[in-house]
Amino acid sequence: MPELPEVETVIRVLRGETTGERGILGCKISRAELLWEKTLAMPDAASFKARVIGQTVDAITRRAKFIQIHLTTHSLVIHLRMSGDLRAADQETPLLPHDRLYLDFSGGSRLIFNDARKFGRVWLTTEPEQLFAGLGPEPLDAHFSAEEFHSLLARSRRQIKPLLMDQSFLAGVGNIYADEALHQARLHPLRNSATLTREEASRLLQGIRDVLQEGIRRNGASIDWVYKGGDFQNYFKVYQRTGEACPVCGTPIERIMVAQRGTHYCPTCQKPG
DNA sequence: CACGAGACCTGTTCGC
DNA sequence: TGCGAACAGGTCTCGT
Repeated sequence: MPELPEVETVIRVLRGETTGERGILGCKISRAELLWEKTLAMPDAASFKARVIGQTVDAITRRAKFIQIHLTTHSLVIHLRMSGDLRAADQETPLLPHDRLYLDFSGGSRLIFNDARKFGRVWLTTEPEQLFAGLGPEPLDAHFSAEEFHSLLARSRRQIKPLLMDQSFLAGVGNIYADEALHQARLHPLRNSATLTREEASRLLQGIRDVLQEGIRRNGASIDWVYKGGDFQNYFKVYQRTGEACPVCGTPIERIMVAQRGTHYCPTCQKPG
């Protein structure tokens, strides 16, 4: 499911910033249950329960596609990978298929991690920075400049699309937003990153920021049966629009495989080389 | 270093 | 209708 905008939407809901939901800030953990062992990356289940119970949720933040729930002494770090989701419910509500882990709070609410494909992982740690150590810059960070982006692009000679999705190069961009950003910037997904001019690099950073911000504004994208709530999927210009007319020039959108990921682009707007 | 393939998993959709 | 193949928002590891 989730790239930066979807993860950002999840944390805003958990903070109670969206309509209706109360959020889990200030809640104290009274119980923890692990339903699928491999979900917990560290520590082991027994230590996890012993340490997490009694702690209070102080803050919820995002770094790249990681969710960090700041507790009294530890951080609960969650990566949703392909199909993970986090939701709050009350303890009376029956669990759903694919629920993998939950935490109960003394007020009667419950935080649940659901993940059909079992790729998602949860860590309980006092050193979350270790998990974030290799991550590249946040694209929405105002201090991250087009000049810096250009020089980073020039330092590599990789195909631009897989480079954008490389979390050590840039944090938070995945398959959907890479395709959408490249289309907005009118750049072919296979362009060698080192060949981008200053002006192209600047256009690309602007494209990335625009599509991420629109994604956040629309509460993320909801495709298939996984994850609901967002509606950015209704505004995709190329992603999963193979054969449909490019909204800019009318040329049918094409689909190719790049680094084993489906890649959608307009052959007229996004010329190679 | 850059790239491709395979692994990790389950569910849906598409073609015959 | 049934059944297998292809495909899915991510990341890691290994081989060339």
